[in-house]
Amino acid sequence: MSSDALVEALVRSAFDVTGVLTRVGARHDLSLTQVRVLGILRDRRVRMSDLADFLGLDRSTMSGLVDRAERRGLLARGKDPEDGRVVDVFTTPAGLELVDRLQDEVRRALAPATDRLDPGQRDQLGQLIELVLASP
Amino acid sequence: MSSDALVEALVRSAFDVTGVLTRVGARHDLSLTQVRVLGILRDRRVRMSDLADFLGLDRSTMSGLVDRAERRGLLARGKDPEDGRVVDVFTTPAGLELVDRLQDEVRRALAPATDRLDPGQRDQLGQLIELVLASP
DNA sequence: GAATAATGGTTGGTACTACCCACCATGTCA
DNA sequence: TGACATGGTGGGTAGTACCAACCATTATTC
Repeated sequence: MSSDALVEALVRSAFDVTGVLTRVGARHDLSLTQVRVLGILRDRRVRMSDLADFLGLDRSTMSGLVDRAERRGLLARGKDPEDGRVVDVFTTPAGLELVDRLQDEVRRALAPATDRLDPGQRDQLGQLIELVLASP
Repeated sequence: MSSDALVEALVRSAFDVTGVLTRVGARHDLSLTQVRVLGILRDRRVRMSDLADFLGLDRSTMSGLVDRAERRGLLARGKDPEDGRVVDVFTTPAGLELVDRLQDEVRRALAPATDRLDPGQRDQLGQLIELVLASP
């Protein structure tokens, strides 16, 4: 397999997976980015700017995203007692419940794909992806 | 590897790859969707509605996307002689040149990742992804 | 063969995404 | 203390994407 063919496969699978996430999100009136935000905040409390950096978004974009999610009761803002400038964000119970449902729906939507592999192949694929994603 | 862990790996790699595509596109003032449109039209001439269906977008969204790309001289619209209602879209020479450059930049941007695998692993990964993507 | 329906695409209106710039509050350092 | 840096927000703009309404063309149906 040429490096080119691998890149193409990665790109196609990225669009495939993104499509699933977009559709699942849309079912709950969430954009892809909002799905991602909820996923990140699932078990974390994160400051606005870290969230923006992680997502590669402008801080002002984060403000808007969090605003809308907060208005819907999915997220909340809190103050950092250490540093008065910092605002951190976390999921409300309702948000957490939604994340769980989203995760379930994504798993279900991808099952037809992942089920095409036997357990050994799933293992292999997961490990190869981990290897490729290694940050440095 | 549980199905859950595989799904998570797929999602993370999707965001990773999407991030690369977004950054490369942004460098040329292209949104992710526009990059995708150009990629699809690389070697094809496609009718508007097929393009919309394939991308999972509304036809009116396609109109706008093609409008802007056409205004920039990257795409052009043509009429189908068989059916007067149909409009099909194709890349101009300038558009084709840009697609080639984009592809090159994407390959380059992903090289640090793909180079972490030896040829045999690349082969395996590519084949496993193909297997997972199999349409039915 | 004319009336009706279906298909393909565009336009207008709205909400959201995302950027940049300017700004305010708070913290840091000279 | 004063200058500077950092964290977040708000305004302005372009683009994305939806829906509903519409026009033109093609297919059906009677």
